[in-house]
Amino acid sequence: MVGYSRLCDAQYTLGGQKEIPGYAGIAELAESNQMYDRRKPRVDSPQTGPSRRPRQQTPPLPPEDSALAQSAGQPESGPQDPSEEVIQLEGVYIISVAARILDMHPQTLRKYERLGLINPGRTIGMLRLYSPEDLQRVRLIRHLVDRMGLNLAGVEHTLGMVEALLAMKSRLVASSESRTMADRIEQEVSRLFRDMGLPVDE
Amino acid sequence: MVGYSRLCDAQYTLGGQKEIPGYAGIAELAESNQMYDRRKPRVDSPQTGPSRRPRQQTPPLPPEDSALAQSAGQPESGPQDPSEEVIQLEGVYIISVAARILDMHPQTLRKYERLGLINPGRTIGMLRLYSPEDLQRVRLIRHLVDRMGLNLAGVEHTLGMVEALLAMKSRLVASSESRTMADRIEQEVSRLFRDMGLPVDE
DNA sequence: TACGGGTTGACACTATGCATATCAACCCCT
DNA sequence: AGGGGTTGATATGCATAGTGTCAACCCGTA
Repeated sequence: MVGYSRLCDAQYTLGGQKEIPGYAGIAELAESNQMYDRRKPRVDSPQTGPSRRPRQQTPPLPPEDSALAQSAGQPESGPQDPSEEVIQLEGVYIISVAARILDMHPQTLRKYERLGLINPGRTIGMLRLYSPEDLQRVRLIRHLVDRMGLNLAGVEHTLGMVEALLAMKSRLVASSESRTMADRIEQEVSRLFRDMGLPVDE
Repeated sequence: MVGYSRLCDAQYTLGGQKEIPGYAGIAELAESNQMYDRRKPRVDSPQTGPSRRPRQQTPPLPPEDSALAQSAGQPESGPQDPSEEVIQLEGVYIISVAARILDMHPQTLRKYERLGLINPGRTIGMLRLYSPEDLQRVRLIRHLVDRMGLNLAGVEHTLGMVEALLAMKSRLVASSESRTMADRIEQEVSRLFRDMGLPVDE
């Protein structure tokens, strides 16, 4: 936890990460001593004391983390990156931070990746790095799983369908003769996503 | 297996049932003494004896299944009214025959109906009657479940998506100015279905 | 009218999938 | 060197899907 922000700097620029709607900032999340409580109210297993854990659960986020969070506030973290690969990498998180932001278990994120649902970047040391787009994709997956009841195969299928639909829309718009037809196609596809309960915004 | 065909005649015309590809006719199917053997070879559970279960209660718990209960989907394949009965009702099967044709358990078909995935017709005596369209729909469901691994929520979602896509295609085709554009839309949607592994032929 | 085959709805049982929990091994920074 | 954190692998608890079984009912037939 200590020097990961710097670790990431070796490859990425941790610029200002845009506000994530519906979720508190990392600094606030750090206050929660409960690690990974899913929103879905489990049957409340009487297992209450996390004292069992040999590895004492997370010394609540050393200040380095909040430093990382503060870098979020700044629009541009700073020219501390010598090389010019200042693409648009803004806000990249390792898995523990991403899991806290998303309120999910890290193992769940790893499983999603094993199934090919997400594809986060890596540091030189092979640590996963989650971009805001990755987080948004995970939120879409969670929506499909939690609220619509799909299993992961259904999620994969639906994500593929969304992708194929967007590609189709592009082709149709490109080959439409009139402006009104292109607009109509755009709005029809948007309506389709809306009707299917897919919060796809791209 | 005795007089059901005649029973159906009271309301429907059991015309020549068209050949269902990959499946034997009813007459042949009737010879199989093994009732409902799924293709998937079960682990052959050692459960042998018919467990004596005290069956005396219908307590106040009509669970009325999960969130899947809505939209029967299909637009009422057959005209239920006995007025103009001789439409195109060719081949209507009760559940046991339909289950044998599909090589599925009758309870599975009933469950699909409870979840709103299919909507077979009924006789006057409330017996389910499966039309060829119903059977095709069940085959699509089986394809999604067995081969693509979706759960039933995913099946419902996908069927709804297919329906919405077909409706969208109709609207776009209707509002397209040129013939080439209409054809292009048609072929794009067909391609989408094909790419998604959806054997939709309508 | 009584019988018998078949359906219907409800519930129990079993296997599987998903999320989670835990572990040893490894990496990087202090 | 040590510690915090990750990685992959494995084990556990819960929900879901398919199946089996039952009593009650329907309908055609003897």
